[in-house]
Amino acid sequence: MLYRPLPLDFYQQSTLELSRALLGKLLVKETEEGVASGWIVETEAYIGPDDRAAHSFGNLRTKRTEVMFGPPGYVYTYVMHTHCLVNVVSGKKEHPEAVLIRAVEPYTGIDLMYDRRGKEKKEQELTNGPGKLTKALGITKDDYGLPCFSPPLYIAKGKEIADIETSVRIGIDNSGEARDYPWRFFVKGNRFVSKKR
DNA sequence: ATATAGATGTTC
DNA sequence: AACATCTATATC
Repeated sequence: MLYRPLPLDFYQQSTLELSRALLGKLLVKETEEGVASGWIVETEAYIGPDDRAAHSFGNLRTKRTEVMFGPPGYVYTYVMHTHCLVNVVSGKKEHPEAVLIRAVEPYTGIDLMYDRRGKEKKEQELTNGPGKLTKALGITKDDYGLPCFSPPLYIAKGKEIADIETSVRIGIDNSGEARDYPWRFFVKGNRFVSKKR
């Protein structure tokens, strides 16, 4: 284990607070190919059951959303159009909330990230989107339900972030009033933050 | 720089 | 059928 995972109590804060607190932290994935990690620079809060954009809206409890109903600090992965997206479960047990990690800044294992994403890419194309970073770090749907406190997938201490920007979330235009909630957080000026579509 | 189409897997 | 996306191509 290369880095020291953050303890359980880090995850015991409100989902909006956690979304901000995760900025600057180090997301680490260890595989047989090696270790890859990146600084988290963009997150989004999903606060079911009242958030139309959340998979757990209306307390919808299925095989897919089950992990969100458990305690905080576990990994919620799911597949979106061939891409895997990664979330950290937040909120108390039986409160289905999560934080989507939308972008990271590559730190260790950058060669490995190029191998996985394609050698000809610009560095910022490696991890500047939720589907891109999972591929770069080697995160898959098989990581569903893993704890964030121990290898192979965990979050470690990072740097202090001076300026946090807020905006509406991306890619949820069909979610009624929830579309306008300012629940996207990102590091101001960081070039690995995802672009609008 | 923006805009659009098409590919694609899983869920309900 | 819907979707918390990405890539390639076209055009300014």
